[in-house]
Amino acid sequence: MQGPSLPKMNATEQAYHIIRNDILTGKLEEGERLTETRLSDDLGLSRTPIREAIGRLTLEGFIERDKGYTTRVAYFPEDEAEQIYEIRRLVECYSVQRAARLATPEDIAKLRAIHTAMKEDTPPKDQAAYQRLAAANEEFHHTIVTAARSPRLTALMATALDVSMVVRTYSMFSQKDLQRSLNHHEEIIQAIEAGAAEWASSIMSAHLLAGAARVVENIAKTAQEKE
Amino acid sequence: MQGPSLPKMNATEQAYHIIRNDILTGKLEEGERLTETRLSDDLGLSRTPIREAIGRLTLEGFIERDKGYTTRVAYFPEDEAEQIYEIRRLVECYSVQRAARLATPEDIAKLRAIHTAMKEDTPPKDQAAYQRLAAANEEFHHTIVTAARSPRLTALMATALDVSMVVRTYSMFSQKDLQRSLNHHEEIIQAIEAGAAEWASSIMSAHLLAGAARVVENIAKTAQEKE
DNA sequence: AAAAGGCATTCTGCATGCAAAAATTGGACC
DNA sequence: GGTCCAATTTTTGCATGCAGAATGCCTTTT
Repeated sequence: MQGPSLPKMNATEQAYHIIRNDILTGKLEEGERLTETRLSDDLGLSRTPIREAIGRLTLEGFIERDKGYTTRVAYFPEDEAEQIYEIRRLVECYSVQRAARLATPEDIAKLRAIHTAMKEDTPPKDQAAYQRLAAANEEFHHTIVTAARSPRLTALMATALDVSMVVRTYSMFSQKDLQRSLNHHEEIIQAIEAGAAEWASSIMSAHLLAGAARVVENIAKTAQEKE
Repeated sequence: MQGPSLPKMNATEQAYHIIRNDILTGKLEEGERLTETRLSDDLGLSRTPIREAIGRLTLEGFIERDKGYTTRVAYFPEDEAEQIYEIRRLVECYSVQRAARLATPEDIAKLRAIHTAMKEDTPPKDQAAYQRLAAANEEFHHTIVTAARSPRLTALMATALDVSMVVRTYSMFSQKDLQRSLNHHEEIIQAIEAGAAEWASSIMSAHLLAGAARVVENIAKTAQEKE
């Protein structure tokens, strides 16, 4: 499931993505102890990039360190996804308000371009189209945060709120969901273009609440099937 | 100005704090190029801890990386402090709402303890008392975020929103400001204890807006004096 | 059987070496 | 004077070595 056409990645980034992915898919279990040695053996890399990846994942809250040499996969609360969506709603609604005031024509053009590409992939014909949609969606949201012109905000989203994997793991959005999502995006762009901060914020809020509801539902369904 | 009684810090943490401090005090100027070699010479450490410190500061937005080997001190927007306070308000108001619902008796006891200690240092007799107050204030806010029982939230605050240095650089709070701040803290604790989420959120909002106003004023004054 | 203590093993933090990539310099050419 | 290109130097990314700290095992004791 490691994407087929990764762009060139250096060892540290590889380590970061692989470990993160393994945590989110459960291949590395919650609370499991991690050692640099084992990981570097498993991934065929030296300890240095592993160290750096672990450092980053620790900052992001995926990995926890005890007092001594003990490093464990973090324990995630059951309502992890809801928590993240709530925080995203907080941050992204604020972002889109700023974006409505501060977005440049280039920002808006970029949003339009992403949106157009997403429309062309809907409904998704195959798995690849699905992947593209997910990536484009991430970029759409990221573009809005960037358009808010607050470096702190950007760092925030990049660091602690990237739910892509969580969502990707659980999500099977129906065609109806996708269409609604696209409509939201369309309306968000219009609101930004109009400089209507509150409008933009409201529709973003709805967008994320809808997304959260879908994800929570999917998680529940998945859990049920396991029994 | 490097605190006199640092607890034992490993090399990486030392590097992190020194570099960060040097950026925030302007000893390392905005846009200045940084190389691991020079920093490791300057700090008398090897490249490894420097590397790790730089990595973290990059994630936090204090340092920026261009395409190649070029690493620079980030350019900070003029309204940096306001931006941070706005984001803090977003995050901490949400945190304190959760805290009002989820705080344990231990959390509340800790808040009370910090609060008591702060009262005993007010008004601050000397520079050391001032430092203690600043540290205690940070801990107060951090405790609230922790009490929100959302690891993501905690990571967020730790990573991107630590304004202590910015504030410390510019702040000369008057006795009246300090007293008001303490009153806010007191009321926040009461609201949390009462489980009153909205109350807690409102007073926290006022608390941070007041703080922001003071800081902005101080920055303006400082800028004026420079002319 | 449980607890305590000492010993061997493992792990991390830091330093350093090396090759490849990037930046800089200097010179040729326009 | 400005621009392009190649040689040189610098810098990073990664691998590895080493000492000290932490962990876990195994024996001893109660």
